[in-house]
Amino acid sequence: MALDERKLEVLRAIVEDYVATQEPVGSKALVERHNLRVSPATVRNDMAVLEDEGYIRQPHTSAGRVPTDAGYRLFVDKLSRIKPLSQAERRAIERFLIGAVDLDDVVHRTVRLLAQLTRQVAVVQYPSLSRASVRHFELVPISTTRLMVVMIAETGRVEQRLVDLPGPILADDVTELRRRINEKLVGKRLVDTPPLVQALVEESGPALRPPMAALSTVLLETLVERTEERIALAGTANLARGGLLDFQGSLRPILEALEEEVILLKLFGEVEPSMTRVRIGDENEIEDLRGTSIVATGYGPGSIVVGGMGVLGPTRMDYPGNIATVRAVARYVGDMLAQS
Amino acid sequence: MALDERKLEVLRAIVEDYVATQEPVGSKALVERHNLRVSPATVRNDMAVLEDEGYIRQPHTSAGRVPTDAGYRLFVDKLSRIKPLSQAERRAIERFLIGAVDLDDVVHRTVRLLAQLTRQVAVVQYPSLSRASVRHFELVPISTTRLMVVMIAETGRVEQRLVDLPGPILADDVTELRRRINEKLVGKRLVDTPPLVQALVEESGPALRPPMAALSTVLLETLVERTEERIALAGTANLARGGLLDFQGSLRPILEALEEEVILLKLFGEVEPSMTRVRIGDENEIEDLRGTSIVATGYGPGSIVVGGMGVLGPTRMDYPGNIATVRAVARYVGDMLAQS
DNA sequence: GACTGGCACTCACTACGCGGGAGTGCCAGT
DNA sequence: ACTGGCACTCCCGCGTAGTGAGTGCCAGTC
Repeated sequence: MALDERKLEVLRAIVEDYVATQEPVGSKALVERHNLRVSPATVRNDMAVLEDEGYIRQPHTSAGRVPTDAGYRLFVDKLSRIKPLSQAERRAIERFLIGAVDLDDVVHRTVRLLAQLTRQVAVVQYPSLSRASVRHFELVPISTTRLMVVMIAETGRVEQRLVDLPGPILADDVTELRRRINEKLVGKRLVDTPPLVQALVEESGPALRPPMAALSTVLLETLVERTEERIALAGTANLARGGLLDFQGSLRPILEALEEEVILLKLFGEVEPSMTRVRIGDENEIEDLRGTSIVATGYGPGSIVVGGMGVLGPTRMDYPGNIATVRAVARYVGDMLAQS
Repeated sequence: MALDERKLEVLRAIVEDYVATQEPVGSKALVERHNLRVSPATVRNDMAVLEDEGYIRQPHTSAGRVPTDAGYRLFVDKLSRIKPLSQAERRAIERFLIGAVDLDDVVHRTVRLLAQLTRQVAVVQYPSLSRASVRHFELVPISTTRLMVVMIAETGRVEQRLVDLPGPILADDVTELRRRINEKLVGKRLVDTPPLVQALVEESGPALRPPMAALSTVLLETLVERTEERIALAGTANLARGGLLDFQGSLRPILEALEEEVILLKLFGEVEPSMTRVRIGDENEIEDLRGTSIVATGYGPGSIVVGGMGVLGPTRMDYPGNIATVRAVARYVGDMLAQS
């Protein structure tokens, strides 16, 4: 049976009320709070249909209705209009992010800001190395047989590694190595560098070859393959807010999942450009995170995506509000990255 | 009234049983499980005394006894012998920490290891910059008016900052600046550098003075004053283990406190050399963390302390075990730092 | 055919009462 | 100084009853 206009309206009302009150919502309360222009009995009939279609359910006979995951999904896809941020929120974002001194600080502030605005758990992925391009490489002699490689990415992220050389090296040779590496790699995306690094070794003369080989090993291993992705997390305390009503009692598995960076990367790192993705309850692949919903989006300078960010909370969350907030913050951070 | 030998023994038994079972312990169960060589009635008399003295209490009449904070304190100070680690645990520590690729990785692994071994929340402070000494400074020209300052500390920690110069600078001048800075600062503890940095500016000739001044501002501000201390955290899921029996219900304030780096630094950063400090329940200054206990110790290469680490959990925790574990891990990490 | 009013029914929630049992405090006895 | 015995307390689990919100359905109305 097709859902007519009013039934959708009823579903919207149920979701909104349930999200607000956290209590199953009955037909009488519905007609009172929203000006549906029909009687409770009619709403009950509509509810029966919605329940048949799987959008809502009753916790027990003779209780009000609660949205199912499918109900939330329909709500998010069709029924909710994006809530524009209030002026106060916009100002809060600006005030909070302005004055960040370095990349670490930006990420840190962003994640706390998100947690605070949405009152959910917030996650921000550090600008991904693999998707960023190289601004500069530096080689720093630590001793005659040891170099420190410092890589500066366009996003401002800096990575460094120590390299043990097979033998002593002259200062001039270091300069030459540095020149060659920069010539070849600057401006390239890290993900595209492996063949170039390979070429660098092959093009080197006999004198430079051994140190260049040592360097390339480290470059490939640690900077490219092991593109160690980092994650910042905040607002876990918000999980304990709902007085244990959400998450039927046990926070444990959720907290555990949140400590696995791999999981978080999967959830918040796999983002397509300028798309906000919403994962609701059972749609989630991670077993322990069914029962939670996730709003994630990519961010980066301009239209490039260098990382993901988002929030996680109970399926019973304010989707329109959270989506709007996550997007606004992502855009703002993207702008900051573009400027620097 | 002085507590005789047996009363102390009874207290010890109560603490041990309560920690193990999480249930108030009665006189009968006590004599059965521990071979006190007296009758339950005698134990009851002892218990009455212990209760008068404030070491144990009854949740309600006709329930068993539970240790008070004072009881735990006495237990920790006088009654518990340090539990030596099992061979398996020692091996676990080694296996877990070996193969860490850099400082970040060491800290990360350490905190997870601690959380896993103790089954509590674990906290590790990154080796503090201010207490570490400088191994090397590097200046990297990014453009003609921009330098990147990279500082490498003895502990392996690396910090970098961008500096905008008042005007264009020559490559030779950069070399000269680098030489002077390193000459003056290498080997010094960061905390001792401010006057030296000041001197560097004053000793500079007219050509080098402006860039050196810009550099010194950044050095002082970001590397010294703002000795941004970082913290790693793991095992928050363990808080939710006790089935909400610990922490009378609400994890919220605790999770909130744990997200405040300032608080964690206070708790785990203020450590004296080679001392393990135990804070029990109400002894804690942070309001929200009464009801939790903290075991913290310092660590660092040799006898130098460069940071703190420890665990936090319910007052009802295995103190001897946790103390032993924290110490062992701290010593192990200290050894690693000494070697590198 | 769509909506409404009315009514019987279901079932969570709360309060109340009532043993059962673990544990205590105290006292008299050894 | 320790022990056995005994009365007492009070939490806990359980069954019962009452209450009320909410439903499903049906007959009636526009």
